[in-house]
Amino acid sequence: MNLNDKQIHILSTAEKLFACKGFDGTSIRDIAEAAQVNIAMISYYFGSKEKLMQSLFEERTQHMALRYENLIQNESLNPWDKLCYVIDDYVERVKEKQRFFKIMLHEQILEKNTLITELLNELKQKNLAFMELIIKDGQKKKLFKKGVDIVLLTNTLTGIAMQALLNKAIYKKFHGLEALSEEAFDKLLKEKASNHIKNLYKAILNYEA
Amino acid sequence: MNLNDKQIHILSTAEKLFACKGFDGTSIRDIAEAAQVNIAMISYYFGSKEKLMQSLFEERTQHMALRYENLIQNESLNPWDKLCYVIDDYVERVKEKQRFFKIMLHEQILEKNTLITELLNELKQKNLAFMELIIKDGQKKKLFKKGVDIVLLTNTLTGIAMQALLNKAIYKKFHGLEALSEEAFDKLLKEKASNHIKNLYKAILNYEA
DNA sequence: CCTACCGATCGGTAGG
DNA sequence: CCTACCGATCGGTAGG
Repeated sequence: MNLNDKQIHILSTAEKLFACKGFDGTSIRDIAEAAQVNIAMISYYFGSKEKLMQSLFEERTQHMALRYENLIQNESLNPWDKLCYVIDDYVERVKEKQRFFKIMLHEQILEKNTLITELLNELKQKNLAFMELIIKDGQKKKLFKKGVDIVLLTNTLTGIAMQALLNKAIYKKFHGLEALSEEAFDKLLKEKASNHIKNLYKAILNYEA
Repeated sequence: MNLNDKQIHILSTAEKLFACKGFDGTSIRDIAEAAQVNIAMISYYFGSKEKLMQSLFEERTQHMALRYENLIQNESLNPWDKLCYVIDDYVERVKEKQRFFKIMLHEQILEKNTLITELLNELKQKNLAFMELIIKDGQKKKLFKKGVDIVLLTNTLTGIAMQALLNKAIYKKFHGLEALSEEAFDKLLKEKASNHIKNLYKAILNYEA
């Protein structure tokens, strides 16, 4: 995946449109117009609309699996510190890549594109295996209690982050935060969500700080 | 909303298609063919494809807000029992209406249909207000600790239920449950998710059973 | 990299 | 409730 500037530009334009109109609700003409390129360039650069979407997924997910390699081998952090890092990192990523996370969610619901579904499943498996490593290490070191459902634990992180993203307007209204700028609010919500999830993890793992 | 048998039939056929192909990915011809009715009947009975979707939402959500009225006034249940009821009920509803919950999620992401978005926001507000009532009652009775973020607490329930729904295949594989029938698996997952969420609520509210 | 076009399908309905 | 059709738009590309 070596993309030139124009391809990168088209991808990020398409990302915006897919996030707010959906894949089927976005035409290649919409993308071409918004990106200020000729319609034929979509096929020229990516092959088809479907392959453009696949390119977007490959581009946006390529760094995801690898970023935890270093963490796992870091001996100076205990399992709980590692969990906190993962939680902060995930919530931060959702906040920074809101558009792409919406598209991912969309693809998870429909499962229409086999290649993307497989890519997402692989990612999930890797994340689960990674989570399991940390938890088991913590259990061996008597920091965490046994008998924890790794999948539900992971769903707790991803589910709350996702709902926080989808219910931003509700959160803002409920807590009277309409005056905040978008960035300030996003930062606040990120902190709140991160802390909430850490508290839940602490409880479910019987971890005592 | 008085629907005749044919309209009910068309709605449930459309629900299936919308859930697995999305709104924009489903044509009125797809619906007409699957429901074995003439294409013109979509406009005839519902006005348009968009209004058909709105009818689906009205039909499927009309009982949602009202079902908690009785619960709130039930004096024989303490706040914790009421929370457990809400958790069980929500998870059960996600399990029973998997298709519609996918469509709801879809609409929450795109927010294209203003009427549906407003309907969903109203529902969310009501559910939040309801949750707040129970929590505050529990706090007054010294059963729950203070300083709980109601929105994040609610996101915890809806987020985990949603992720459990979207990651069924992952859960099945991770725990080696491929041999189970779909119904048996759904039931198991429902129990597991419900218990998991209750444990989290117990911890976050400092509730001692 | 663009023009000019393809066949297919879309949501919807006039008229009966 | 159905037939037969509308104009618009879709994804995609031949040919230059």
